[in-house]
Amino acid sequence: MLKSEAIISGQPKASTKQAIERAALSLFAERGYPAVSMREIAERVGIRQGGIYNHFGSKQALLVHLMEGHMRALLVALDASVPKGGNPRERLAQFVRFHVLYHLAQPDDVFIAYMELRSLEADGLARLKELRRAYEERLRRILEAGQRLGVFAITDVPVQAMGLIAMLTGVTTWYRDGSRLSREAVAEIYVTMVMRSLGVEETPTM
Amino acid sequence: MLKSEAIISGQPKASTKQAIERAALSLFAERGYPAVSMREIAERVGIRQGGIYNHFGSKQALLVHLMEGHMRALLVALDASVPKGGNPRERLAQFVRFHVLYHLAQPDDVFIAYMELRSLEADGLARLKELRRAYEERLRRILEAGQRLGVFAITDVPVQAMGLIAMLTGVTTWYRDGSRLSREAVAEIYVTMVMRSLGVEETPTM
DNA sequence: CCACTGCATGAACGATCATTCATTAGCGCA
DNA sequence: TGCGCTAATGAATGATCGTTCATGCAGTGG
Repeated sequence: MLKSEAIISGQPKASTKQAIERAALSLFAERGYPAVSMREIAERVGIRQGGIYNHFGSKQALLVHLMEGHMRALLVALDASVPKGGNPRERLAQFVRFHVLYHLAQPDDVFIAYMELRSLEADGLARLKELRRAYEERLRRILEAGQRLGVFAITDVPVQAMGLIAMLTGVTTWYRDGSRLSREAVAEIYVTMVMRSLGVEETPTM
Repeated sequence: MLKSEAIISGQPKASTKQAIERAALSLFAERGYPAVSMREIAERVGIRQGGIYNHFGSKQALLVHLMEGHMRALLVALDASVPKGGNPRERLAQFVRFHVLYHLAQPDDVFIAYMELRSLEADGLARLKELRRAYEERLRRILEAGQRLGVFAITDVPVQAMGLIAMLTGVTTWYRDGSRLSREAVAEIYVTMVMRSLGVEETPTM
C-alpha cells in the first residue's frame, strides 16, 4: 500500500500517529475506553489493527498519552489566559471564560480526562490526578485571593471551587454548536452566575 | 448448593435477584458498564455466570432495569420532598437540599444514570432520556415561577437550570463521608451558592 | 410420597478482545 | 541504482466476552 494513502480522509497532511490520536480521542469520548477496540481505531484511521503498535505500546499507553497531553495543554493555555497577579474579580471572570470556551472547543479531550480516570492503571492515574489537582489549585488560589481582599463572599474555598468547576465543566453535557446562544454568550452567563454565587453583582468586562 | 446460602455476604435476607442488582450497581458505577463482565457480577453475588440469566434476560436488560428503577425512584422522592406549590425560594432551596442529599446517599445509582446513557440501546435510551428530561423540568418550573414573581435574577432558564444541576450533581465527584463537613453542611453551602447565583441573598430555612 | 417448579450449575458456543511477530512494501538518501 | 529504515501487513496467540442449555437439586403443594 502506498504510504501516502494510509491517511484519515480529509486530513491529507496528518501523520498516521496523529490520525490514531484523533480517532482514539473521538471514539473514547463517544463510547468510553473499555468499549472501544483497537480494531475500530485502526479501521477509522485506515490501517490494520497491528499497525497501531508501531506508534503506541499498548491501548493503555494510548489513553495515557491522550489524557496527559490534554491536561498539560490545558494548564499551559490557562496560564496564558489568566495572568498570575491582578484583581481577583477579573481573574475569576477570565478563569470562567477560559474554562467554558476551552471546554466547548475541546469537548472530547475534556470528557476523557474527567471520565476515564477509572480506566487508568496505577502509574498513569497518579500522574493525571496530580495534573487535575494542579488545575483545581489555580481556581482555589483565585478564590483565596478574593477572600483575603474581602471581595468574595466565601463560605468554604475547597467546596466552592469544586462546585464551580463542576458547574462549568457541565456545559459540555448540554451545549451544542449552532444552538440559540453563541459560545461566548453562554460563557458570559456562566460568568454572571459564578460572580453572583460569590456575592459579586457587577460583572467585570475582560 | 443450599439455596439459602446463595446470598451476598452481610445481606442474609437478600434474594439472589436483589444481590445481583446490588453487585451490578456498584461494579457498573466503579468501572463502567462495558468494563464489567457478567462473570464478575456473578462472582460477587456468589453464583455462577449462567445463574444471572434466571433473573435478567441480558446484560443490557440488567442495566436498563437499574437505570430506570433509579430514575423513577428519584422522581418519586423529589415530588415527595418538594411540594408543587408555594414560595419559589423555599422550593428551590428544598430542591437543592434534596438533590445534594439524595445524590450523596445514592452515589452509585446517580453516577450510572448520568454516565451510562451511552451504553444504552435505542429502546432503553429513549425511556431514560424522557425520565431525565422530566427531572430537569422540575427545576425549570421552579426557576420560571421565581422569574414570573421577580424573585430570581434569571438570565436564561434552560442554561441556568443545566448549570445548577451540573454543579449540584458534581458533589458526588469529590465528597467523601467522614470528611471535614457533614452532608447537611455541604448541602447548605450549595443552597447558598445557588441562591446567590440567582440574586437571592438570604437563605430561606427549610 | 410424588410431581412440579424455581433456580443454580458448569460446560460449551462463537465472537471478539489486546497483543505479537515474521514478512514485506515504500521511502529518503547515498 | 541500491541500501537501510520506518511502518503496514495479516495471520496467529491465548484470554475473555455474553449467552445458551441440558442437567440436577431443593423446597412446596397435593
